[in-house]
Amino acid sequence: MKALSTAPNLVEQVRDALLDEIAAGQLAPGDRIIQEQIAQALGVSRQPVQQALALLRNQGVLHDAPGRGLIVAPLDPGHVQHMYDMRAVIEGLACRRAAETNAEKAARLGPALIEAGRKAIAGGSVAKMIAADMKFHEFIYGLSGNPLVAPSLATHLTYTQRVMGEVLIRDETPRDIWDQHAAILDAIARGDGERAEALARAHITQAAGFMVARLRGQAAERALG
Amino acid sequence: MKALSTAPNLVEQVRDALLDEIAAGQLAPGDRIIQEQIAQALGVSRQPVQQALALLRNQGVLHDAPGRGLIVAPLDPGHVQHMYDMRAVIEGLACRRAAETNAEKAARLGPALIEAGRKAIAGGSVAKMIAADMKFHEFIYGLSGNPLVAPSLATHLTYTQRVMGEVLIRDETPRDIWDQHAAILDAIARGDGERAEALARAHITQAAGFMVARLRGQAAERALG
DNA sequence: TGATCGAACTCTGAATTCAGAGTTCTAAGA
DNA sequence: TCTTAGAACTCTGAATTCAGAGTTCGATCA
Repeated sequence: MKALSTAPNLVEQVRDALLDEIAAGQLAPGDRIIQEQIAQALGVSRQPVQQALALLRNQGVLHDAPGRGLIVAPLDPGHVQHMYDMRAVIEGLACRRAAETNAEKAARLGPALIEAGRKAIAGGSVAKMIAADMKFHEFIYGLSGNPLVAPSLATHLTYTQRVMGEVLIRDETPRDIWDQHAAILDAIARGDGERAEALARAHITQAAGFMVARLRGQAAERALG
Repeated sequence: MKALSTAPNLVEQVRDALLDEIAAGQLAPGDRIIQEQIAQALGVSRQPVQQALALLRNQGVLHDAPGRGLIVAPLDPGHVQHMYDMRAVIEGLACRRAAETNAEKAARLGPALIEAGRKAIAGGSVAKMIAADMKFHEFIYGLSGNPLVAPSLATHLTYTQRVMGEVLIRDETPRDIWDQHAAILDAIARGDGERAEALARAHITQAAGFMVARLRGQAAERALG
């Protein structure tokens, strides 16, 4: 009796491969996406590639470039701001519901994640910081009991990874994000949905301000040469 | 100089056709989706159909039915509740931002929509009621200035249409939804983002309660036979 | 009569092929 | 030298074809 897992088809593999490339920066904003190239690089036909691209386009990770196919969506600060706006309210909802329905589980499993996050910061590896952050947030999504939360935020998390990668490589990490995470977790564990939502929104909003400011700064630097 | 419109490709046409069928109830929850049938019915090949189905599956409108392809997602009350949860916070955000950035436009263009909605209720046509409701909400999404709002809610609106169709056909419409809309619009027009958000969330939450209760009732009736 | 094996069929995922739109490069003319 | 016409090329959207997984139906055996 083996666990029946829906065999991951080519389309999903292609999509994930693309997302990884984009998140890692190998595919930079503005880069053209050519179906044939992707297909050859991954050793599949254009058919699954085309489908994966349609999915990513639909999510806003890729943009139409009329006349020349698709390009990687630019990391426009205004767009990133909009993205964080959305993420703030959805995460707020997730935290509220988590507090209402899964306080006990949060109290039991959460602290380990906080600990791991603090270690990652101390360790200094950007990749590990990002991974720990993702893990904490995904934990919350699970606790929320709303299966729509995670997929809705999937795109946003890709962006977040890109932005964090872009920003953290050159900047000091704000130490207090894990204090904020701890506070959110505490509110959830106490079953205080109202407060959990407010803290989560404040947390994301603050992160948004930080990231967008840094992106704008980098854009300005580039403009000066 | 003609307006350059991205030519609507087959994929989008197929997707919209499917969504219409589903929203109208011609494709009922649980119905199997067979690529070849759709393709023949619409006079296209399976290729664009397959892509459209992947999109809809990704949005949760269609579900995997392992071994037998895809089915129309069931109108499970629990799922509908989750959907409304998401919609409440996103619409809340939209209203807040609309109040902050587009109060004047709201005051200028909104009242006509309210009027139209009240007329639709008075007229008695379920299709027109749904259309007026959609129009009001889409107006708000536009005012929000956040281009991510409308696409995020597109799926949810499809569900809403399905649910409203299912429910309104047999039930009295709650007259006060247009009073609520008017109150929301008023808050936006006054630039009171805080209040606009609160009202919007309450509005959607109440609608959710109403719809879910009715769905549960219908399910119970069916069970009794 | 009921269960089980197996062949035929159905349907999907993926590859290959085809047609058309758009871009780029080249060369001729002002 | 700069502009413009046109040919060649590139890339995408869509159709067609191919292969494999899963289901269903019928026949055989207990």
